Amino acid sequence: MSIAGDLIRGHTDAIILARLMQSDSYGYEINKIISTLSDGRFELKEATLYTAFKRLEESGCITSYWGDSGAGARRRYYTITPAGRQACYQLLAEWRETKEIMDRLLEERT
Amino acid sequence: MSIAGDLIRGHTDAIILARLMQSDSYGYEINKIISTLSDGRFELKEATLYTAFKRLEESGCITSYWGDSGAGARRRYYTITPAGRQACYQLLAEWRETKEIMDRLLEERT
DNA sequence: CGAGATACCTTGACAGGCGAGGTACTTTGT
DNA sequence: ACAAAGTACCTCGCCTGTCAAGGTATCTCG
Repeated sequence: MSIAGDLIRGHTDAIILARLMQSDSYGYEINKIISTLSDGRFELKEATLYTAFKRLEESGCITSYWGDSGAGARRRYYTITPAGRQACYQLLAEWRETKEIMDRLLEERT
Repeated sequence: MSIAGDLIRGHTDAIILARLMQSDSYGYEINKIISTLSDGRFELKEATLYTAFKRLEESGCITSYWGDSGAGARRRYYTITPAGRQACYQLLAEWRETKEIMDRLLEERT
């Protein structure tokens, strides 16, 4: 992985919620999508992913249900809740602010 | 602070090094600059700052010397080393990549 | 003299990421 | 028939960076 974990820390929830905003999905697939979207430069580790799901479910941002497996093992699907959507908008706004601030801190002359 | 610490996690070294690229400086001042540049929306906590200095000094990215205090207590100044400059370029590149990937992960439709 | 600013530092708790390990089922190749 | 690889889930325990809390010392101003 070219992007180290700490660089993403605090943003994993946002990434997951952003994916679930598109449609219900399950762990394995979300991981694949993340990997694809980042051209393989970044991937959530499974342990990270599943602890994040747990965290998000406990905080009421997502709910889950066992779904049909087309091929392979059974899948646990996740759905984003209204609270999760709210949180996602919030995290997205924070990300934009973080970007702006970081750019200033890293590139601005004093 | 509107931007939580974990959102910046992994970038503190980059922020500090970027400041030292401009000129030698000391902890208190760097903190002030960061606060100013971010319009008070983000500040490194002192404990975080000083552990970062320690880390950076141990890894050879910066060196320090006791300087004159114009007013107030004595100051420990930090200088960026060639290795530190190298690291800074590297971290800057990583930041740009992180930004790009994050944007895709958060905003792209699947 | 006391308050507040300047300036540094350490300790211990906490949380998130992740390496390593485990389970179980299906498909594919030989 | 059997092994290997892919799909899919989950947990335990370590590591690392952040930070609240606490401490030290100096200088300035009222």
